[in-house]
Amino acid sequence: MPTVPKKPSSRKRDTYHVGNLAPQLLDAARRLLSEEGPGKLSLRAVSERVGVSPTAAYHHFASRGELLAHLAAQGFRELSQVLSEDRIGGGQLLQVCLAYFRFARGNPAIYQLMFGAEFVSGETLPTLAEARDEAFGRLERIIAEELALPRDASEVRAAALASWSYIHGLASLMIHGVIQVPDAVGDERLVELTLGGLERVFRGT
Amino acid sequence: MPTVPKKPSSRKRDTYHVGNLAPQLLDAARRLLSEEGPGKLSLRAVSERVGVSPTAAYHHFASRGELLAHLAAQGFRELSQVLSEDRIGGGQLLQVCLAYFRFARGNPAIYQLMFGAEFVSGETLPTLAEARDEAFGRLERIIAEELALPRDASEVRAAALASWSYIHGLASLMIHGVIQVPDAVGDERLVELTLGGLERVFRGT
DNA sequence: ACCTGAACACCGTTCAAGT
DNA sequence: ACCTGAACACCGTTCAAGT
Repeated sequence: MPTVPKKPSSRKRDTYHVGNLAPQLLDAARRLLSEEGPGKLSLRAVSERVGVSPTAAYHHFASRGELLAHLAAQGFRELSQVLSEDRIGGGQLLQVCLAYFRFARGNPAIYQLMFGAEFVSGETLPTLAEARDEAFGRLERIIAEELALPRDASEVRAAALASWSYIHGLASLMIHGVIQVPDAVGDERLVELTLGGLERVFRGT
Repeated sequence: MPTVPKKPSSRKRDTYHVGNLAPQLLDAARRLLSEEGPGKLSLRAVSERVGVSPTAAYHHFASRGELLAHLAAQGFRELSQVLSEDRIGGGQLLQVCLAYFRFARGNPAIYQLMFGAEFVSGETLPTLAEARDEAFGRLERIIAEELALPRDASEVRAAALASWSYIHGLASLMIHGVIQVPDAVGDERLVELTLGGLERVFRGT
């Protein structure tokens, strides 16, 4: 009898998928990202997880990069939330840096995506740029309060950019394993230590 | 007459390659990296550039990742040099930050590789860890002088880590296109502005 | 010892075809 | 309008075979 060629991979698709695909793809991608980390985040893997053909995504996103950009935008929106909730208690800068740092360490995979090399080439998706600017805006607002200056002062922008650089740098160095800090130190202590270090450098000059 | 199957791709290899392959691969990879950026840096592309089979590299490197790690180590060695040459003139911190920043902006592709997600999983190649520590050591030495403290003081380590975070963060945000600064501003002015911003934040508290 | 070629299991993306 | 399947041009990596 004639041999039926074996299905080459994955189990069969028993239904023709209907509607609502875009959010399902984003959800699956998000889960895949936190479970397996970036690098495993292929369009094909995401599609398989949803139970849809490898090419279905192209009816909702222009490319893999665009799907990833939407995911990154989602990340920036979450970061914005974190940066507004945590504006309680004295020592604003320490509090906001700590909240930022905890978000990054708690969501390393999406944080890498948000600030990674994925979108360096080509123009940025508007929704991503928007979410990004919103998050940076929160930081600026807090810095403006701290300095008791209007939010559009150039000193505020410079100080916010510098603060962002510091806390992003710290998060990035940790996430990428460039620096290693004993577990015993803890997030709060690390942020305190490094902020203290910066202060000392500037007092010394 | 029987049709000879066309060579599927690339021009033929007319010679059997002899010796000295490892450094040639690293050189080709380095050039490919600065010309095309990371992402185009495949083992196959590197091999083709050298004129060798796609699998030849495996006799010299355990994997693509290991070749990349050697490249990153090379980057850290160059960074170390930059950080020692430029220890002239007053205002040490500004000078060293500027030198660092210029290296990053001048070599964005290799900088991304050095601090990117490529080596997050698995253990780090010893030669890479070494080169990395050497570069951080230079920074620590300069900070120690600045603070007039012994190099192994915990305050020095904290301050060096914080400074590194700041300048790496700034470079990273720029290279990845997260922030945009008008060309007119220039590297020196940007570093001055942000350092000034940090100083103001700490004076205010 | 060092390099090649075929093969495997993956990718992103296109395009004509099915529902 | 939305989804599928086959196909194309890529990947990293293995392994037996050639020099």
